Amino acid sequence: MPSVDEQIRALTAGAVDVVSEAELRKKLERGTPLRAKLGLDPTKPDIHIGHSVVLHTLRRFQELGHTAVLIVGDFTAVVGDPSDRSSTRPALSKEEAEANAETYFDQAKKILLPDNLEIRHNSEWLGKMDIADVLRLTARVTVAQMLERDDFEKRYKDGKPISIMEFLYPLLQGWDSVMINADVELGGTDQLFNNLMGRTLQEQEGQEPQVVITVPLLEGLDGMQKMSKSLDNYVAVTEAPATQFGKLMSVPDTLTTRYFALTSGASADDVADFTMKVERGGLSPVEAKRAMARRVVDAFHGDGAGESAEAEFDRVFKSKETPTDIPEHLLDDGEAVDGRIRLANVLRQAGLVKTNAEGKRQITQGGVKIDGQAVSDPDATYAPAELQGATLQVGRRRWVKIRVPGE
RNA sequence: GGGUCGGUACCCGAGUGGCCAAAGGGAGCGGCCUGUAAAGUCGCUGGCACAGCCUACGUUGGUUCGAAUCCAACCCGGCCCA
Repeated sequence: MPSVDEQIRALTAGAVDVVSEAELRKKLERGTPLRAKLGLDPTKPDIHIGHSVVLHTLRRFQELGHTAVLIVGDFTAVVGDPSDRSSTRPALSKEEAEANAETYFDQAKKILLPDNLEIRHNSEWLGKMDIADVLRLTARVTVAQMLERDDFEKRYKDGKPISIMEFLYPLLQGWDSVMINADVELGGTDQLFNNLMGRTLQEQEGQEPQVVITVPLLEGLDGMQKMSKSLDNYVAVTEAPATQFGKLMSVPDTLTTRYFALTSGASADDVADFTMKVERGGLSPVEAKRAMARRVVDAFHGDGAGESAEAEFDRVFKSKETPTDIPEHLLDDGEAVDGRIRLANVLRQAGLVKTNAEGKRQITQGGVKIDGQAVSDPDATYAPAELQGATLQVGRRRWVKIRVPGE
């Protein structure tokens, strides 16, 4: 096992907060494997490269012989989260939460090692608590303490609702730490407050408090808001290399080094080296971004994947050729009238646009091409046979190849 | 429990009886430009069997020729008082 200093360097690389390094050192000096906790929310099954930031850190723990403990928040997911009250979506069923957690693991394993991995569900202990247990927990923290959390404070000031249940979440998360005896808890910077709560509770339970390490939240493709599925500004870890490459190239220049540092899994030295090259002008902004994109794609699809993705990217966007792998759509000619079907309807059934009206809009605005030829008539109709094998394109990056039944 | 203000499209927010599928901004989408960057610029943004029709301004019911707008009850939220 590497020296304590080396371990600390590896484990805290890229971290925003470490509470505290001295405690981490003490724990490491004992020489026994640490238990590093990461909570995950099974309400959304997709992992994007923003999550990979924390997963890479967790992997470093594993590589050093420590144990990664993934906590599935199945109990809390099933109960539901009132902060999301606008959506009438009911709380997940136990089965849904479990299914989501499964796909989550499959994706997380692209980054994590299969060994030194422990998976726990918090329903295991939270499901057994009775009201008295919960009340005892709530007595330990004051409202003023809760309002220290940034988003609570802000919502309170803004006159926005905060449910009591939301006050309970940090407590329950902290209780998870007690139950699994966490030595370290990882999370994004938005989890700092919750994770610190674990320390408080552990101390009260006579445990040594966990070290809290937070990592930066990755900005999404828009460069402004954090990467998230609901904002549709993410790169999923399971996406095709070419798709990932393209999305990565659309990131604002200012984020190139940040993406490199946070999502490629590169070592601290590599990051420093890359950053220096970019800042000294040794790499042009485009070249830097290409290098970053190759590296990130490699991280998720294996060495070499980045290069072929780049080649495909150049073919499609420099040479304006059609991508090699485009989805097929089997035309449903049931919508045809008098043997002709409207292009807008075809776009909709192929999933290129959400509604027929949007399809028409796209056509009007010159965003729709058939085999590279722009269509201008929003009411254009085609006989199904004419579309056999045709490549439909909407905007710059959506394609579909049409197959006609019986052709 | 009482008082008071409020609930409008993805978000913020204007609109207080017809000219409202509903200003403006944000966000998103498309065209041009370009490096699928930024900046810029032009346009679009409820749906459909599309000169028409349907659905939508918290919910339900009412007044009216006509309601996002008026009335009633209910649901939800903020603030103040208890």
